[in-house]
Amino acid sequence: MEKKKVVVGMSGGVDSSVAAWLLQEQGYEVMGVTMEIWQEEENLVQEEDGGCCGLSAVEDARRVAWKLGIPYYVMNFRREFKEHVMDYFVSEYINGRTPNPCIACNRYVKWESLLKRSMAIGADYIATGHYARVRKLPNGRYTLKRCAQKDQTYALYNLTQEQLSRTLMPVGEYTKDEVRGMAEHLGLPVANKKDSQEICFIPDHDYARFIEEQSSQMPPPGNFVDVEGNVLGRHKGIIHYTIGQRKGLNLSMGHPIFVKEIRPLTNEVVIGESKDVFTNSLRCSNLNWMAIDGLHGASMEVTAKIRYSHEGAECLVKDTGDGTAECVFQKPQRAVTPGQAVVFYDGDYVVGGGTIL
RNA sequence: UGGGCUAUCGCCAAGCGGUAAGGCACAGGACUUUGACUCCUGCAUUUCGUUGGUUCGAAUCCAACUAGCCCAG
Repeated sequence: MEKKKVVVGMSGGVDSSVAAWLLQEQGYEVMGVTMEIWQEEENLVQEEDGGCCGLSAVEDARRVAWKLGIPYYVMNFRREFKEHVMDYFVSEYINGRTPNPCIACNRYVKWESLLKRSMAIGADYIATGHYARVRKLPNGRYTLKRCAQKDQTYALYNLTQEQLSRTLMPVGEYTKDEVRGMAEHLGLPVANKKDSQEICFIPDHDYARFIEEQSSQMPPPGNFVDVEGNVLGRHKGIIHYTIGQRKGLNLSMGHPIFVKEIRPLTNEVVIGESKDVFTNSLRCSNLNWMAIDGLHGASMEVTAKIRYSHEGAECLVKDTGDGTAECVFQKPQRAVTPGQAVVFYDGDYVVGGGTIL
């Protein structure tokens, strides 16, 4: 029987490098691919700690591929990345929401685009170094199973059934320590690379400046107002703020204050105290279902995560019938933020998720 | 321009003769494949509106000046 072919998206990091090796061990015919997504050609030299999408990606990935003896290619996904990640990122901020670029990148670039091109060159699957486990349930649907540590299912909730059916995530079966250990044991040159973090296409972390460079129409400065509507001061423009934010407000009220709400229509940023930032329900749209094919008018008890690092909270998801869903939490949650994703879990399995309205 | 009160870090504010608390803000770091949150560290050593004086020693007492506020006008 012929070997199944798999394209591994190699970022040059530890996880995807070990993923490639694991697949090799499991008997797949492995090809390594690094996606060029945002780097400027002329800057494509090197930069330490560039992370999952950093500039040192190609060099490191190529070395690992050489070490493993697998074919290696670089594919250009700049256009797709600009359209689905960077432009989306900018547009969301300008509209007063807080996007999660990693989720968009996963769905549209790492999966949609990479999968299509991988199929075109004869691959059966694509694989990555994410900490998540693909599972096929008795009902025939594919879903993701959480990992005990460094779980990354939140950022992957938006993958389609088609994408999942052709996805392998071998490192999800191991812990980060085990993976790093394997990398060291194999002598992979990237065994000690730092984990990636922060927005890959904004290495200096100044995302506000990035948005200003990308867009011609910036939301202008406006008023900070309190819950009663009293003006507390001037803000620098709504792109500079997100729900729950404390730092950078430059308002001294004598006690900590936080952004409670952003009002794009009136260009106001509402300020409240810590307690004002908690809410017990949310609505979400753009739903993507995994373990089930939809709520069909019903509701379901789930654990929901409202941000990547959220521990998860018990809630009831209700189908509102108009393509959106409502989530009612047992306990109020801090800083529910429009634009962020809410991901539903049933135990360790991803049920689905959506974008917070 | 009569009487009273107050002037301490960007904001608020302790201090009441013995050699400048704290909170907020801010900066840096940690955490983090998003934004945040959180945590850690730093942040008025010729300085307490100015100028003199009393004292071994004053931000703390006294005087004048300056500024702001309040009450009479």
